[in-house]
Amino acid sequence: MSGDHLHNDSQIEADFRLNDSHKHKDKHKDREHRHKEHKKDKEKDREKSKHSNSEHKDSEKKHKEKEKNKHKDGSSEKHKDKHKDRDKEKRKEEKIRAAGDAKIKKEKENGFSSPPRIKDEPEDDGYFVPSKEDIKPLKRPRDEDDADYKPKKIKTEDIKKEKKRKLEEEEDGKLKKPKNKDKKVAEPDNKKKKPKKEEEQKWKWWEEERYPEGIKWKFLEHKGPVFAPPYEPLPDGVKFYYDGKVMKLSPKTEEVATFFAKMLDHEYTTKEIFRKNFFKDWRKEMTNDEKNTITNLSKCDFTQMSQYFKAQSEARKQMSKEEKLKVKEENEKLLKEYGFCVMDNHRERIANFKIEPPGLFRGRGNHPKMGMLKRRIMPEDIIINCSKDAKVPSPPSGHKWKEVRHDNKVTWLVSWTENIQGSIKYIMLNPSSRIKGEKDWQKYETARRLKKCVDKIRNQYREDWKSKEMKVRQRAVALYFIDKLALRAGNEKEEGETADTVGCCSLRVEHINLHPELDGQEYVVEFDFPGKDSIRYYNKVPVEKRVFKNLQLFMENKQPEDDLFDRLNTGILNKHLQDLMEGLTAKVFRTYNASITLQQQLKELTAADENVAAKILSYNRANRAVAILCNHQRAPPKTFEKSMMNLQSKIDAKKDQLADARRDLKSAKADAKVMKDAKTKKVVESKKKAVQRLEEQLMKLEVQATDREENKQIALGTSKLNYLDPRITVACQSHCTSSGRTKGREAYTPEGSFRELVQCKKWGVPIEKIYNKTQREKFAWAIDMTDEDYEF
DNA sequence: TAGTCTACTTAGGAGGCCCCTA
DNA sequence: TAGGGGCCTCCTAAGTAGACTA
Repeated sequence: MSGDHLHNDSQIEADFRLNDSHKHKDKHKDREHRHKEHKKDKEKDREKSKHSNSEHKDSEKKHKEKEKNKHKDGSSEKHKDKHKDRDKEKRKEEKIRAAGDAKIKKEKENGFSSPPRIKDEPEDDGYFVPSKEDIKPLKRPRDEDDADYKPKKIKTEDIKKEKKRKLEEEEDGKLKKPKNKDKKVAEPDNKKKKPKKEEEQKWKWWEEERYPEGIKWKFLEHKGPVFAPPYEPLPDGVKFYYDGKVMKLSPKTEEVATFFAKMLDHEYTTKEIFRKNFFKDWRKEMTNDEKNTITNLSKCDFTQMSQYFKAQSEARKQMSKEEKLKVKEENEKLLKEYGFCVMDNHRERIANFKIEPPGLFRGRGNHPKMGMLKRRIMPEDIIINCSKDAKVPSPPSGHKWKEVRHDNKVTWLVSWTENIQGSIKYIMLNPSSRIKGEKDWQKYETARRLKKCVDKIRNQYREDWKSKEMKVRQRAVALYFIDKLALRAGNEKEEGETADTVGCCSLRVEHINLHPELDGQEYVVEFDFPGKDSIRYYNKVPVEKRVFKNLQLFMENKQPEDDLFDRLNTGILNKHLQDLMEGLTAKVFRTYNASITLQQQLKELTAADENVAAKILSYNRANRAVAILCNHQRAPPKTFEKSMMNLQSKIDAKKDQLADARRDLKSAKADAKVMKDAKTKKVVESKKKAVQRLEEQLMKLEVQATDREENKQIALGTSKLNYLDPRITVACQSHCTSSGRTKGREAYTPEGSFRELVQCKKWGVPIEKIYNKTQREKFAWAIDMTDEDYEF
């Protein structure tokens, strides 16, 4: 292996020039238009940020004026469209900026730079490649007769039990503190008995042996999917107008028209691609007469339809208690019948037992197919998967299934092919099911195996930056980004079929900017690209010199729309990773880095002597660090400003109350000094307590405000559900409590230490404060198996 | 080796439920 | 008790990655 001294920078460049065969030219033409679009977008962005403030006010004025003049199709006119677009983009831009700010803030606050884990982790000298034993499957003993299994008795709660439990929960709910109080400050742990009871009844699949690789189940029975209700024609009083004249539409045409009408207030219906696609598909449903008449979407007036649906929605909200209860019961009945299956000898919840109803496709970003008609799925489209010895679900009368399959190498129960992209959709089990839980557990175990050999892998890719092979260098730099920045792999996508988004391997030259020096830092790479769901990834990252030089070479003689890593794709990368560690793919780095970051941040941020509210804030901050790393953004809630203002006024009011209480205390103290009797002393005590109580309440409100502000544009849920090993969280909850015990006043007074212990138990963060009910169900395995010593 | 298909995970938004406050 | 608002659940789009095929 050659050392650094053998490859100085000029040599690297020379190597590349020799190796580069300019394959990228092939892709050049295909990408020209995309590049132009991206460039346009960027320019727009820059322009907008210059004028955003004044523009916003202007456009708001204009908007109000033009509001009166609506399009005939019910959508607002062009100015409104532009205004909406601008507003949204502005919001997006603010979101990005704020995310960046949050990142910087975090770095300052916690010393957490993006991402600190590479440096923070303990050095592992040995080149560790896990042995087969290390990766043996997670075990649970299975009954001997499993192979010939026939369902006899459902072990999990049956319907009656479940109903009883629900009733109990409901009753309990009346006694319990309201849910939202959870968010505020903890009450003593010993009041939280119910979840334990819930969990006791659960099947602990994690204590049993797993099936051999590839076998997903041995018995599977279910009732099939629930289809969307048939179309109900509009009442006669709801009119559609074309070019100002009433027009009665045929049922098919009317149904598709209602899809558009239902979305009239949505930004989608102002987008040109959406309107074009919709109109094209709508016309396909029209009769010849309708086709001849309706030739221009702008002349269509859907207003009455839209109003009708709004009124219906309003009526639903205004339903009486009894009516609402009836609807609820009907839904529960449906869930009971179709929402569960029997997989092996257990009753498992199905995630999505309802077939997606017809409607208009809502692609994200600049999706070229948005607005297309998602057709109604019929039983004849459906493939049923169940075991041979199970009762095959009956199709709706007069219909038949497309196919009945008995494939126990897959986990889905029902599938169909959708018409927009031709992709297959599935009905699968709920995240709380064995089949999903096992996979989840396995995912975190793979990430933990990566922890053992990540140093070796990092050393390897550092070496590969100097390779003579272009492909190897590109692979090494890409892997560095995936590791350092938690970028997604970036599979190749079919052009024109989806929005133009990229991940690491599919980055183009136009998506990065190289700055030899920026803001006092050397070798800064500026990333700016649309990622998954067209969420913008924007980041300025100082990189190692060799990476920087390599990037310069990768970009040499390329057009902005050319691939940055033209010798690389996710297949090549993953194959290489597979050689480094069994089961390793690009995705594992994201899981690993997210989980290790959480663990480190929790250690750094959580102080044992903090109260529960502060500990929750610390947890959320650690969670937030991960969400920022993974670029999990959300649109700020519409009511954000208002709710912050409300919270601020509560804080102000509390401050006033506190000032009054302090004043009262002072005068009570003065009285006590003069009077010197028991009564006034008692008054002083009670005033003191009042001050304390108010101080605590104020602190809670302030913590809440900080948490909410910091969370404005960051989505914590995605990382919590998909990237953070739940065992870290579970261990932390007990760890926070127990570390308090050891860190107490033991050294000074044993008595004090005893008091501290009780206090800590009382103030430990219950898992319910971090995971809601659904999350606890999903992570039941982790909650059950983890103790406070758990290390990711 | 590239292209396609399939099976699965990851993702943000919409909307409704339910709690809190006035 | 009604209305407001926050959180949870549902929904389904959009990714990843392995298997298969030519």
